[in-house]
Amino acid sequence: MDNITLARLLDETAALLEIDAADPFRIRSYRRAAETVEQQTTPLETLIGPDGDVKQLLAIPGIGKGMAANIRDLAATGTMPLREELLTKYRASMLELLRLPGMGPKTVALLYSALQIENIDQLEEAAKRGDLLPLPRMGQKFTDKLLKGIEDYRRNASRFRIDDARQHAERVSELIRQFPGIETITPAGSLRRGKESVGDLDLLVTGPACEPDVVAAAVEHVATLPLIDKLLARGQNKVSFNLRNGLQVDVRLLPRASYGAALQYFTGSKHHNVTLRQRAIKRGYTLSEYALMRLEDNKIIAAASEEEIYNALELDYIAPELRENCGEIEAAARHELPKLITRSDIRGDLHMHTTESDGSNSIREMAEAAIERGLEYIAITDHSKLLTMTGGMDDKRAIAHAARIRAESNRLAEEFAAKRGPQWARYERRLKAGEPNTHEPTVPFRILAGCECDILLDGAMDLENDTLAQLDVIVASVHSGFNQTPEEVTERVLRACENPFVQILGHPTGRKVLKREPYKVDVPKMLAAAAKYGIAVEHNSNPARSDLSDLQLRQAKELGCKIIVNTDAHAIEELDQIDNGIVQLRRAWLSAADLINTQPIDAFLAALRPRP
DNA sequence: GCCGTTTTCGGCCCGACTGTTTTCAGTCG
Repeated sequence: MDNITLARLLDETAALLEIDAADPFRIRSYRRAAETVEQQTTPLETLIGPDGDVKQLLAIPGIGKGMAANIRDLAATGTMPLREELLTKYRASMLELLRLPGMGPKTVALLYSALQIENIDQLEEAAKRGDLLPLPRMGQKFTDKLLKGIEDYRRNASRFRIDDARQHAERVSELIRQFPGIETITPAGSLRRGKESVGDLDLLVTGPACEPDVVAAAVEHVATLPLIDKLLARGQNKVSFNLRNGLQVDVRLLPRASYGAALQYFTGSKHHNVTLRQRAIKRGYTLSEYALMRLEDNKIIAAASEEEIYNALELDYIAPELRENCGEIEAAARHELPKLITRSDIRGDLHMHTTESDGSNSIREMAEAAIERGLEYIAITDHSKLLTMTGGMDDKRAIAHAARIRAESNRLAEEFAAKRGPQWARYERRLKAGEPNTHEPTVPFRILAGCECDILLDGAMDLENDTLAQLDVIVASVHSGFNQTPEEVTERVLRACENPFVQILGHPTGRKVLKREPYKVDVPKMLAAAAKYGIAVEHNSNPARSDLSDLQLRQAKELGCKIIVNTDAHAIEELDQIDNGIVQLRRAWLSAADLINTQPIDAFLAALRPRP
């Protein structure tokens, strides 16, 4: 049983305990265990087998003797005594009821005991008949809201991709900012933490118009924004609404003095905050969205900035991407947080397309755009012939294209030597603008001649080895079209790793972030093979295509993989998507040293798998 | 059920909003 399934069963048990009105702290321990189990990079079932190391299991925070026994039972039998016991009292289908808005464990339990409601269909019927009305706190308004919630749930239990959510956040922010006296609008929540999908949008707004005595007017402005589809709630300083696409937006208007506390609070994650507040209490403080206060006299210790709050709790500042209660608080206390990777650490992008296949720009345009963004080298990797719909190259074209790429690279080198061309132009522009950290360029920009080759059924590439030998860098990718099962795709990639020309494994997961059922290729197996053969693994920054999750990135690092972050850009502006990729790398606690395209080109080329 | 440089027992996070209420329980983030 894999960790994800283990975590799901523990979490379900927690939900059943909630419906059963069990000890809330016992429930919390099941929830906590579920979360930590999900975050583990090694399969826990290997720790409990005959030659497993139970000590390692008990070393995981939140897992004690009882939980270890539960995990052992789950792995061995697929269930555990407590879960079975609860399932004789309640139905598994009731867990789905908890996902409806406004439905919590108490309500689910009440509906079951009063009306024997076990699932969403029965709930809908009962609500339509008006059976809910006699129950406490369930009037017409509650019933209407519930029916709407059921409808929404059936339509799409929707989450939004981070790049889409960011765009919506900007649109809404622009309109809010039109109100005079609003200075700062920051997206908080999972968007700020960089999760690859977000359920709703949290916008924190501050400025003179948000001070308590005048905030009502600004709230009115927000509550009447033209893009609101449905107003959900409206409080003294909070407005919630839906956009037409179903995305829920929560806007909070906050006084400047407590903005840091609010930002900290609403960025979450929930579990990070819980642990942080426990730490506050141990030190005689209490932490809320308004301030860190001393308990004995309510004196405000810190409130205006997040840094103050973390420092007052004797912690280094914790980047939002790390705030998942996965050991970051302990690491911050020991001053052992990693120096996370930033965009300026990236020196090369080894996966992009031009008009030669399905890209929109020329070799020169891609190179100039990369130079503009501070890169030192790129690889042009157009598609090979298997992907006919992209205009993929056959052997002859691939070789001719490589010659053009090298010619362009040489031209840039000549321009560089003559102190003209895009590298010097950028330098002079930055110098003139007084940009900090502006240095004279020292090495000519390099364009490597590459190809994004397809892996055939037998693991060979769809171009001849003679052709591959004439290119600088080979990205090997699996594209669909063979109608294979995930297991077969995994096998195909493993065979491809044995091909000595393969240097970079392109978008290895085939995963689409919002697909409900993840594509079940065996990623750890692929990563292990890549590590064994010295093949670099690409983290693809384009969230619309596929990439490695933060958990898989941690696995890649632990397995000793060479990791590369690429954009897979099909147009110059897509080079900026590197930011999406970097956020996931940061969430995986990776530093510049964990990647190879953070190195200067010579070191990078030396780190690639040697050519036969 | 977990956890411990104050503890192996007694703790375990905070506040706002909603609906149906005359003081609050439940849900949510």
